[in-house]
This record gives sequence, structure tokens and C-alpha cells, in this order.
Amino acid sequence: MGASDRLERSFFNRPTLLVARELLGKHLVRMLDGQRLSGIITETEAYIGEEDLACHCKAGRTPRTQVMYGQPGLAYVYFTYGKHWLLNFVTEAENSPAAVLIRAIIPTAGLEHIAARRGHQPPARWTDGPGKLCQALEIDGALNAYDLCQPEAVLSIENGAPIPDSSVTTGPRVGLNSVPEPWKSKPWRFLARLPDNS
DNA sequence: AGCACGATTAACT
DNA sequence: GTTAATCGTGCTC
Repeated sequence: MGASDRLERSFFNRPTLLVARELLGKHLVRMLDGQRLSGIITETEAYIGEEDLACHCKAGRTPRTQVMYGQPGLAYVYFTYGKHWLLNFVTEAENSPAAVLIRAIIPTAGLEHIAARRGHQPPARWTDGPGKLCQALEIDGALNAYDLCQPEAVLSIENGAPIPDSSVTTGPRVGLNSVPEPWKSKPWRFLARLPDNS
């Protein structure tokens, strides 16, 4: 795949639930020291606006949330639990704060580089969590507010085989233990079951 | 300045 | 299934 397959900003400038759904099956591409690392996105979650009490934007504009008020197609990368980086993509129009969390990918390229960081676990556990995939692809705070739609981007999304609705399941977002209803139970998590999965 | 807590992970019972 | 680890963020005093 070449640069022509890279998603344009218009892809992200749409309702967040639609973006979260359509990101399933797309390729997350990370250029690292001239090497191409990539994986197929299989799990996402939507975080939508200041009213969504699970979204960091419930606090309004702060140094951390500022990027979510920016233009669609930026990366929102934040640190949590004193240990883990989590990767999101900003969605919707500027000043409409929302993002999609990338929760899991299936590695497709650069496996030896991924293994260098995640090889202490079996391959099936290399990128099956939002913190794990950031570790695998060396994604951290240096990429916060990074524009995925710029030329020669070191982090971007490319088109992939579409995932049919019959292979998509939804459910409540993960890890919202103390978030009040109805936000806690909103079915804003999207999972893809790929053909070669069982 | 101090505090409670988190969009998690890995190890342990 | 349960829990420690670990520190930036946002809120209160």
C-alpha cells in the first residue's frame, strides 16, 4: 500500500460513532527509523463531547484536552495509570471535542520490531490492549497532537478490507468503573471479528 | 501544596 | 477473580 491509501482529514470530520465503526479493518501505520510497522484495527471506542462523562472533555478545555478541540485527524495520546500511553484520533469539526480510542490491532508488518518490545509475551498478546499497542509501536506523548493527515506522516491510517456488519459487535466501553449512567453503558465500543479469527 | 483517581497491565491466589 | 504498580491531571484548600 502506498500513500494514496492514506485516509484524508474528511474521514475524521464526521460523527464519532461512524468513524469508530469505520476504523475497524483499517491499517494503523507507524514509521519508525525508516521501518514500516502496521496492524489492522480490530477494536475501538468513541468518546464524544463535554456531556459524555466518560470523556476527558467533561473537564472542558484543559492542557490535556486541548487537542480534542483541534482539527479532526490529530492524534490524542495521553498517559494513564502512571505507566501506559493510549492512542486516540480526534474526530468531528474543530471546537467539537471528541475522539476514538484505538484498543487493539492485529500486527501485519514490522513484526520483528514489535517483538523487540513485546516479545516477552506470546504474539496473540502483543497488541490486544490500548496500552500494549502503544508500547509495540513506540507511541507516546511525543506524538500527542500529531497530524495523521500530513505528507510523510510517521503515524497514519490506510484503507483496508471493509468489515461487514455481520462481523461487528458493539458493547459498553471498558474501564469506566466510576462513570455514572447513562454514559457508563453507552454501546460505544466496536469490535471486529476477522475472517481468520475463531 | 496536597489529594484522589484513572479510557491499564501483568502477576498472583 | 483479585490486586499492586505508578505518576500526570484536575480539583480543593
